[in-house]
Amino acid sequence: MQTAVVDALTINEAAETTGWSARMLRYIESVGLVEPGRSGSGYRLYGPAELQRLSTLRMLLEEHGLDLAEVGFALRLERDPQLRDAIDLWLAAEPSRPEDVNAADWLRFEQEKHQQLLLAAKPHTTTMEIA
Amino acid sequence: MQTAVVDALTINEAAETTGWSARMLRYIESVGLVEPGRSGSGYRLYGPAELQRLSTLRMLLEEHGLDLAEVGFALRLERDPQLRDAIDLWLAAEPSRPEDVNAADWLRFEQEKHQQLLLAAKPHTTTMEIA
DNA sequence: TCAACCTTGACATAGCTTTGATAAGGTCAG
DNA sequence: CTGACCTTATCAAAGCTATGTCAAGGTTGA
Repeated sequence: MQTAVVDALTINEAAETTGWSARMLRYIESVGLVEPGRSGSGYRLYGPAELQRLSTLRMLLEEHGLDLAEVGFALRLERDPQLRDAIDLWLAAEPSRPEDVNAADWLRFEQEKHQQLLLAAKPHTTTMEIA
Repeated sequence: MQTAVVDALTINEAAETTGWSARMLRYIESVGLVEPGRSGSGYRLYGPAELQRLSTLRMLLEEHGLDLAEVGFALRLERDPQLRDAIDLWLAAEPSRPEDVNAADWLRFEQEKHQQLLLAAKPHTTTMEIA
């Protein structure tokens, strides 16, 4: 255990400088975005990097109309490639926008990804007008 | 306007075969995931592709503990590259996991992306123990 | 030592999401 | 033409998000 002189703000100071409330800083940490270091006694320490992140986070949310849960989900996506691949695979098969789907990509995905459901539907023939 | 014999299920039939409720099929459509075609009179028509998608969607959610809003958000991310880039940029600067950040990538991002905030904090020097 | 911080945990509220149910009114098939 | 099905719109309840606030108890520094 060492002792050092660091340039860091405690939670209320960080709250003041970033515009978030102390409550929200703890919440943001609980969501996994911006996790400050801790002092030996457990005090949260916000350094320049964290303050920067908190400010840009605020702008990110405002500029794109996002909420913390969404950014948190993006983080989860980034940290769980399997999850990301599963979702990308599903989205890649988008049937309503055929122009967007590149058959070759889809096939490659399909191959390296195994996913294959046997469709157990009992289709039923109907005569209808198609616009 | 043409007339054709198509192999498609109406909403309640689709609900039965996919396990979703009719209500949810409409909801899923409203969220932009799985948008079925329509008959001339406005009835939703679920073809094999849509049924497949609905089934895999169900599995996707169950296997990864996701909810529709999250997949909907992933869809939004895919369709709005600017949004995706903005979030990726923010996430890329993750200060708490320095090993994950490749300085070169970050710099490249920074260059092609402009984002640059001047940090207006009034840091304050504190002496504390660092574990 | 004591005021002014910090920590975690809990309770509370406003608002949005997810789902079901229900109503008023077209469409289809026998 | 009539029952069964579809459509949209709306009300409602359960659940989660985002915040605030308060309580009980440790830390810091003059």
